[in-house]
Amino acid sequence: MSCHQVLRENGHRLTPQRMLVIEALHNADRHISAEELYKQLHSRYRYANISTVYRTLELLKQLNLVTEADFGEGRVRYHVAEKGHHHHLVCRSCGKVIDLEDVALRPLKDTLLQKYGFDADLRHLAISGKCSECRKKKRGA
Amino acid sequence: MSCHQVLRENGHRLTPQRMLVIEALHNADRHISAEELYKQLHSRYRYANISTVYRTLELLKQLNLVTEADFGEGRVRYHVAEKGHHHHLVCRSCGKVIDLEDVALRPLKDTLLQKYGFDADLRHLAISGKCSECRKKKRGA
DNA sequence: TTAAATGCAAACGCTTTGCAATTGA
DNA sequence: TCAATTGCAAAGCGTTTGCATTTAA
Repeated sequence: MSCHQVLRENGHRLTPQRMLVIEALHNADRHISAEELYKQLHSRYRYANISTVYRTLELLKQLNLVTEADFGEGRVRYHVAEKGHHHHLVCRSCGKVIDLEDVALRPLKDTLLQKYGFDADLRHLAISGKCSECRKKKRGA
Repeated sequence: MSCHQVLRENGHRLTPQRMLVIEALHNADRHISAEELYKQLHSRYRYANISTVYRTLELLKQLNLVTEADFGEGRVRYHVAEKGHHHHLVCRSCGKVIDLEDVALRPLKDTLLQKYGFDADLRHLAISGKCSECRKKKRGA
């Protein structure tokens, strides 16, 4: 089911601004920030406003059409929910983001449920640390 | 080695404000925010300033005396490094924070190192999800 | 004595909000 | 038509910064 349909079915209007935000979210090849969405929107429609971007994101979040991810940058990034879940390894030295397979977190999720009765939401988890290259550099230096 | 010693050895002054912040950090039974530290400091010394709290925290961070943790609240929380590492399960429904044993994350850390060459920093990791009680409630409702 | 540290106020970056004007259905 | 949505400007929040004053060593 498309974002457009979900909006309509929940009684929300399909405004040009919303359609542009949704399009930008779908075209993004990675998690995208509100500011980046706003820039894209603004380049296509001069009177675009960042408030509208935030309000649209809030709406899409409520409808479970987008999810948030926090990479510890002091801002949140957004991602189309239907694109599936991602896990990331963020290198503290060079900033590189490594995608992590879902299976790598499966054992953890199972452990938490069994031992703590806790249903962990590991969608868009970001783990910080140091990537192999930066570890090599450090050792060399 | 105490925080006071580390400060001295690195050529930093032991001001009353710093000592109060350090004391509050040590007395805190959980991760504490800058605002909370400021309130404690202010109650003991009226002219205390939140800039000083932030500057002290920045310094202690650089000296590896405190570590930061992000619970996704829009602010960062601080913790005395020597008190050891904590992992937390944060319930998205009731806000409860469950402490997680170190061993629960050991397999994940090993996997990330072996498969991705990534040295994950899992100190103060916060995993959001739903606790057992809230899961029960949801099922009942 | 003097560089380091503080207090204050102002600015910062990201996000939210009040309100009048606009617009999709 | 008219409630939902927007644009704008202003405010909110946590955090940082410039600068004159104070202070630990």
